[in-house]
Amino acid sequence: MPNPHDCPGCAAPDLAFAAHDHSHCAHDAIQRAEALTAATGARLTPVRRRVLEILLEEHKALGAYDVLARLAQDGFGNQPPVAYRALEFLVDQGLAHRIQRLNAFTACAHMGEVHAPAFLICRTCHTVAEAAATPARAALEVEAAKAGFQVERTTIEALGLCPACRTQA
Amino acid sequence: MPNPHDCPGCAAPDLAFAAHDHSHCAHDAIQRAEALTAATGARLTPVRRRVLEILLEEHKALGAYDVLARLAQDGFGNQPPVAYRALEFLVDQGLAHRIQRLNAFTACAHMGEVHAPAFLICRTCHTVAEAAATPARAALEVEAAKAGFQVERTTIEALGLCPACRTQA
DNA sequence: CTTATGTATGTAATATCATAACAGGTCAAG
DNA sequence: CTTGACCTGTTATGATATTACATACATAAG
Repeated sequence: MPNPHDCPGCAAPDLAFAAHDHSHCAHDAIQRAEALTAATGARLTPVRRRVLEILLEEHKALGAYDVLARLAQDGFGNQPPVAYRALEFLVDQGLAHRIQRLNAFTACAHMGEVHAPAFLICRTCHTVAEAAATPARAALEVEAAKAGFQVERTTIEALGLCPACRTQA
Repeated sequence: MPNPHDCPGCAAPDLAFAAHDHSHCAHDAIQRAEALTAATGARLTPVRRRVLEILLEEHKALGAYDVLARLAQDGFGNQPPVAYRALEFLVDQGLAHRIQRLNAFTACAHMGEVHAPAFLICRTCHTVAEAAATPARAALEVEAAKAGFQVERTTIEALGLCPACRTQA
């Protein structure tokens, strides 16, 4: 296995757009997920682990039914709740995120770090990257405060063109 | 009819949370919608106008099927495309917005002004207000630029408590 | 006036996304 | 070895959204 420092995907996981040894990147993420769940007592069961692996296969968002189809191939249940429950678990644990714009899910690129990410969604290749949302969220809270509104959760997503697709266009 | 300056809803339309003469607020919005569509040649047909009126009845987001039910009561078609098409038209014309988090739609509070709003969604009373998204969007674009990503559209939404519900809690 | 054209509306059918309710299984604590 | 918490599976249904096609209606060209 290559040294982590050789892998742009692991060194800067928000750069989903950069070419990188993705199998390494995914393997590493599973390891971190194992450690994190072990630490909190949460149970990364076979279905949940498999769902995370599926999400990790690409830096894209998958719909619940896409995940479900893959699960069924592997001999797990093939009814929607099976997928939705595993996805909900992963999201609750901070191991995955829901992309509102796509009604879809993607593996977290910063497992274990406290973060409220923004998502960069390429409209051409459908790659999804995480970006720091802190500045945007702070700006949003300033505006909200003007209206006396107390922010609890934010959805910050951008649709556009990733570097590669931008070059082609 | 009261003078516009008597109506907080019209004076500061993003303050959906403030008490205001809403019938005036809605009436005014329809007038602006008429003027704007007339100016661009777009046709504010009866269905479309009625959908806008329905959205304007409250500062809340309505699902397409809620809108559809109201339309059907008024003798319009009662199949989903009737509602979805009218809503799409209104969104395209900048007369309404889609709230991703709720899979629902709300009348625009700033018709005619170029704006990419952020939405403040109260999780208790479900009121939706528009806030300035420019600062948040700028912050998001800075982060996106670091990844070489070109932002085209943004979704910026906050879920939380409006002033009134906050006081009660 | 009539016809051609583009646009809007109506409807049927279907696709896609999501949850409620309940049954059975596993496993560790008492 | 039983209880209780949690996980998985299944049935059924609900909620959201689109495709495809038919019809109507306005307007402008002939």
